[in-house]
Amino acid sequence: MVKQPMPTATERVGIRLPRTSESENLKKIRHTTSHIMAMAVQKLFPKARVTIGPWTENGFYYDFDNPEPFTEKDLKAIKKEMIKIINRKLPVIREQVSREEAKRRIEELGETYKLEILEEIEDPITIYHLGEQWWDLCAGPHVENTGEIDPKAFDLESVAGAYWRGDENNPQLQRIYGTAWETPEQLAEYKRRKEEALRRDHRKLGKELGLFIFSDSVGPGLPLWTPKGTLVRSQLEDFLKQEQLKRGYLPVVTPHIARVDLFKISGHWQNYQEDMFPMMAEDEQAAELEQGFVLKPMNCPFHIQIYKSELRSYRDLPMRLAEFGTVYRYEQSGELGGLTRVRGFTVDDSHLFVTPEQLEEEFHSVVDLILSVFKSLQLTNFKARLSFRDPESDKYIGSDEVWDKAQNAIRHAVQTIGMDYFEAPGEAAFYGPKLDFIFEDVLEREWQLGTVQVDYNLPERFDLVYTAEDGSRQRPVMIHRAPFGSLERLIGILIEQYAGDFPLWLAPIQVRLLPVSDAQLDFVKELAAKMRSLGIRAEADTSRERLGKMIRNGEKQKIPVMAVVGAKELEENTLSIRTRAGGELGAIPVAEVIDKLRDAIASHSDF
RNA sequence: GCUGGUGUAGCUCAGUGGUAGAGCUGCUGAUUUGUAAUCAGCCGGUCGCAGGUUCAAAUCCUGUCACCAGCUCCA
Repeated sequence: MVKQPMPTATERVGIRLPRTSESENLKKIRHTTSHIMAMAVQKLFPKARVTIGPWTENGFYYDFDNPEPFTEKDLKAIKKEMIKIINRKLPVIREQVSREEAKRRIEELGETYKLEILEEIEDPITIYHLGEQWWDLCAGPHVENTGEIDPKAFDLESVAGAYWRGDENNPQLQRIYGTAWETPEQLAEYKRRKEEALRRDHRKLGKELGLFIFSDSVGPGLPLWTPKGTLVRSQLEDFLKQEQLKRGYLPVVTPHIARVDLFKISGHWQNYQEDMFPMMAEDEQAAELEQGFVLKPMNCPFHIQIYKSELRSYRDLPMRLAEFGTVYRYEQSGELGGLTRVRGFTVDDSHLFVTPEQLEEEFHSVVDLILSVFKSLQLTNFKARLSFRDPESDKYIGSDEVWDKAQNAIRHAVQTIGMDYFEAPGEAAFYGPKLDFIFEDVLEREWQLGTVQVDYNLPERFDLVYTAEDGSRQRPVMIHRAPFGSLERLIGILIEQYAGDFPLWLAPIQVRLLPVSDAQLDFVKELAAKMRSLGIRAEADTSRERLGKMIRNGEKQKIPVMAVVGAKELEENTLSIRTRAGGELGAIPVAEVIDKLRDAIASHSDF
């Protein structure tokens, strides 16, 4: 009998859960529920001032200014009060008012935040009443009666601080997150999915599969890679290195620290210092003169030094210097998390020095490489973002003219390629605009992986030149690019994407050999050694447990292929194969198994 | 960094003021096993850390560190 493998999270189908933006009905429900919550909060906490309370894709939130922060205990009381409001079946009445009238009424309530909002919104100005005692400035839409909200289909989820208008210089408000659905069944399904997401969280799977650890003694945001995790890492590195060699990249290696001066020239010291670990100085004098060393937050200045070490001709360009460079960034403590946000990470970095004429073609070939790498990793759920500078901000180096040139070059290139993208002002690096590839984790948080950046500024600051055909000295353009972005973040995303089921070529252990009894123990040990010598990551299960237990352990470790050896297989020189993807495949001759494994690994396909 | 929450054995967790527990893992022994857990014994914890309250603290208070969710910030 062939057993079916367990369906993965994405395959299992439950009730369809629409996102808010797809459903007018959910928009109304969530909008109204957030208002019911605001009304309840102001009943229980009369000093609370209201601000904004929009829907999110899975629910809603409302921000309040309250003298005391809310705790999770308060949520219970608030929820209870909300149910009362629902049961009172209050009519939700829309009223259109003049700007002056709205202002008068808001001032009467002392809702200073609402006053600020009023100044920004456009006519017509509408107010929504919940019954006769409570109203809020709001554009709607809403359900017609609070009784339409199912008291068993909503829940309050968490409280958090959130800055007014998203600016950390503003006062911090108290945000309450909630979710609301059409039916209790939808709510239950939503909660079930959240739990399931937790099961494929890379932090949980990373621990269970023994891929990486954190140690309090080493420090926060500094992952330690175990042997299994390191195997995955090296596969990814080797894969990309091969791809890059094919495309004319030149490998380099640079140190982890450098003089502060280097980063003064690049502008990091002036523009990026708060993201850098503090300088280390040999003595007090060095400290005073700012002549110490710093851990590198980026690799570009180092690669630039290599470029500058010789006179370069136009014949040398494009010059593509590539390194898996480990960088250190002092992220704020509250921003760290798992592998997706760490303080030390390895960038699959490369800096391409090109002539202005080569820029477009080189940009295309970089995007081409990135897309082909994503395809190999079965990563399809990404968005392309053009990260431009915020013209209002002064955190960038270089002239307006140079920025326009770089941003237009990226936009033009992306349009020529014909890929979908969106533009995001304010997301650029301090030295240049970027094309970023954005992915989601299991909790629907967005993370940037791959990136391509066009840079006219650093060549200027470091006075980079090449000799042109006519003998004149010309300025090259730099492309910074990293298809993975960082290995840490990539692996975090991959673990969740695969739910821990790495494809065969990436799996830390590809095959485990299981002896049915001690009589096969020596054989499996020898065969595992032989497989390893042929480039297959194989190991023998020497636990001397029963077969059922060995299978269970192998399944829990998500090993792609298990090969059972009993008296019969030993006799016939076969292996009984069981794969995670296909279940039991029956007895296959040893030589055939080895050939198929090697083929599958080489071609990045399943066994 | 800010707001809220959580820290008990390697892992998952129970224990709310009165002698620190369970299962798994690990080790030892028995069993020689045929596709998701064989049985028994043993080892293992200054209850994150530091102060304080108390006759007595895992439990209450203060500080601190780490982790989790969110905000801000970023690969």
